[in-house]
Amino acid sequence: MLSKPTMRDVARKSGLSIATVSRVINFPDEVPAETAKIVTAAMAYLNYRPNINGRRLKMTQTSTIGVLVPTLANPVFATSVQGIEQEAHASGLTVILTSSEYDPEREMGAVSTLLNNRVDGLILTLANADNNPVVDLLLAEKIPFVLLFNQPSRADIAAISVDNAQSAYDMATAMIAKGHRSLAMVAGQFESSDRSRQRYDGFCRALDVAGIAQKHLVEVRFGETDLVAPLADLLHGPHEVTGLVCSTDMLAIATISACRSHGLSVPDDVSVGGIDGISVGGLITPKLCSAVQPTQEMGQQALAFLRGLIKGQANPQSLLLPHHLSDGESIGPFRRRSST
Amino acid sequence: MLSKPTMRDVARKSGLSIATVSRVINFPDEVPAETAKIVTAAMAYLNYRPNINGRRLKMTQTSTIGVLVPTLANPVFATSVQGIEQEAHASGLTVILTSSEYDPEREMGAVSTLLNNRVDGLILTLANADNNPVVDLLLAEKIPFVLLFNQPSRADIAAISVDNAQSAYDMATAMIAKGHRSLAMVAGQFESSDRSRQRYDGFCRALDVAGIAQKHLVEVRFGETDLVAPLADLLHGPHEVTGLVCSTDMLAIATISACRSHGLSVPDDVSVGGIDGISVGGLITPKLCSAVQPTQEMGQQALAFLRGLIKGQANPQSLLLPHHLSDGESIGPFRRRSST
DNA sequence: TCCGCCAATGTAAACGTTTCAAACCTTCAT
DNA sequence: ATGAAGGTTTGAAACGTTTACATTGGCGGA
Repeated sequence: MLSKPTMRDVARKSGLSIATVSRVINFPDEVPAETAKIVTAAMAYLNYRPNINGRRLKMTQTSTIGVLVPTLANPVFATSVQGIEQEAHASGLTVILTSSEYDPEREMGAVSTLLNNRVDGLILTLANADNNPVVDLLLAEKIPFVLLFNQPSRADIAAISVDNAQSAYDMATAMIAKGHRSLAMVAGQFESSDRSRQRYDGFCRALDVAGIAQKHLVEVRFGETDLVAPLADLLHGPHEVTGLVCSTDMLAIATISACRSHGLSVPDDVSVGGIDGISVGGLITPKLCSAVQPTQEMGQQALAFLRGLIKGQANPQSLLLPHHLSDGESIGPFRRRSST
Repeated sequence: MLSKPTMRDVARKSGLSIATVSRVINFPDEVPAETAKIVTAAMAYLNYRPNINGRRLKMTQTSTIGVLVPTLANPVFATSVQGIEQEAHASGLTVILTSSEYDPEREMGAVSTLLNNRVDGLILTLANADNNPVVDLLLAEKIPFVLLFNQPSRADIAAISVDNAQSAYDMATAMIAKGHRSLAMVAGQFESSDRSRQRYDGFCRALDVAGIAQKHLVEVRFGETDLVAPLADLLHGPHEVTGLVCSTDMLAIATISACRSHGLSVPDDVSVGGIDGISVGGLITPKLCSAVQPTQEMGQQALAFLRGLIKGQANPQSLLLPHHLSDGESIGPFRRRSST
C-alpha cells in the first residue's frame, strides 16, 4: 500500500461499486444491512479514511466554519472560542482558527484565507464593526457570518454581544453611588476595539447623568500589562482619581497591580472595576468587580446562530445579552486618601 | 454570475488557458509580466477566489495542520495556541482547532477528524502521552506530529515541554528552604493529565530528599475553581499544612482564593506555588510564585519543529525547555499558625 | 531556406468524492 | 409468458485544481 486507500479501493475489495461505498458512508440506512457489513469490513481491512477534501470539492457545503479573534492571549476570547469549538464539535463542524493580533489590516487577510477555504460561515470579533471592509466583503459575497462581542450600529447584521455602553455605565454608576466623584476610564486603544469606545461612551454618560464634568481617559495598547507608568499621572496628579473603570477585566487586573505598585490599596484608596467577567476575576484578591457577560455561552450561541444562518432558517439580527455586575471587593466606598 | 468563478472562467475571460492562470497564481515569475497582468486583471474583474479544496485534492500537501488541546479555558493552552497560530500565519498554514475537554475518549475522535482532513501534521496536548492509542495511530500512519506540554517516556517522538518533575521539585524545594515541613500537592486529576502525575513525582522526590515522610495529595477535577471544600481537611486537619504546591497556575490561583475563604493568609499562614507561568499570575496579589515556562514560545517552537518534520528535515525528538521560578510573593517563610 | 531551440502557452489526465440517471434483478399480478 | 413494480446497484460525469507533456511560434545560425 504505497498511498492512502480510496473509495475505489474499498469498492474493489468489496466487489461493489464506488457509488455503493459512498452510500454506505453517507446514508447507511438506505442500504441493506448485509451490503453495509461487507463494505464496512473492507474499509476496516484497508484502513480506509474518507478524504474530506474530495467531498468538499464536490459538495457545496464544506461543514467548515472560520473563526477570527483578536488574540487567544486574552481569556475572554479564548473562552468564547472554547464555546464555539464545543458547539462545533457537537454539530460535526470543523473549525479553522485565525487571529488578527488586534491589527485591522490583518483582518482582511485572515478572512480572505477563510473564504478561500470555502467555509460555510464565520464568527468574527473585529476591531471595528462599523465601516469595515471585511463586513462589506462578507455581505457582498453573501457568506453567513456572526459578529461576537462587536455591537454594530446596523441592525441587519448578525451580532452577539452585551450592551457595551450600558456595562460601563452600570459600573461607573456603581462607583458614583459609593461616593466617588473623580473617575477615570482605563481603556484599550479605541483604534483596535470598538467595544472599548462604546464602553467609554457609557462611562461618559454615567458621569454626565451624575453631573460630573471631569472625565479622564487613558488609552492602553492591547497586550500591555505594565500600567504603572500610564497610570502615574492619574493616581498622583492633581485630580486624585479614586474610581477606575477599565474596559476589560484583563486591564482591570493590570490596573489593580499598578495601583499596588503605586502604594495604593484597592479598594481602600482606589476602586477598580472591569468588564467581561473572566473567570480568574472571581478568584483574585480583591475579588474583581466586573460587568459579567456569559462568555462561553456567547460562543456557543454564536455558533448555533450561525448554523441557523447557514441553513437559511434565520435572519441576521443583533442579539444583546444581559450582563450583571458581580459582587466584587475591588470597589468600595469613597475615602479621602490618607497621603499622596 | 450564479456561482463562484473558477480558474476556467478566468482563463476564458483573459483569453488564455487554465494552465497559464494556474502558473500566474503559483509561479508568478515563470510567466511574462505582461501575461500576468492580463490574468490578474481578469481575476480582479471576476472577483476570482482560488478554491483551496481543489488544490488540496490534487496536491499531496494540504498546508493545513491540526491542533488538539484539552481546553482553551485554561490560559496555558490558549496562550500556546496563540503561539502556534502566529507561526502558522507566518508560514501560510491553516490551523484546524479541536479540544478534548480533558476526555481521553474524545482525543481519538478529534484526531480522526483531523486525519480525515488530511492535515500535514498535528500538534497535540494529550491527557497521557504514554500507551496512548492516538500516538500509536499517528506513528502507524506516519503522520508528523509534535506533542506539546506532554513529556513522553519514549525519546523518539517529538515533544516540546519543560521538565515537569523538576518544576515541581524546584517549587517544593523552594518551600522547604523557607522552613516549611508540612507540604501538600494540589494536582489536577492524574487520569486526565500526565503532567500532573509527573509533577507530583517531582514533588515527592523533593520531600524525600528533605527527609519529609508525610506527603499529602489532593486531586482536583479539571475546570474546578472552588477548592474550599477539597482543601478543608488539609488546612484545618491535624497536619497543619503550610506549603501547597499546585500542579498548575490556575489551580494555584484557585487555591489562594480557597485559603483566603478559610481565613488563612497567603503567604503569612500558607505558602502557595504554581507551575506554568501564566501571565495573570504576575498581576495578582500576592504575586504568584510559579515555575514559569515560555508558553507562547513553546507553541511557536512546536509549529517550527513540526514544519521541519513535515519537510522531512528533522527527526522526532523530545525537547526539554528550561523553566525558572518566578519571584512571587505567594510563598514566604514558615511561621507557626497564629490560630486554627 | 531550413533546422533546431527556447520561451510561452495549451491539452488533458489526474486527485477522491457525490449523485443523477440508468441498468439490473426479483417478485408478483395479469 | 409478459410486464409492471420496486428495491439494489452501477456508470459516469462532475467539482476546481495541478502538472507532465505536447504544441506553437519566433529567432538565429548554418
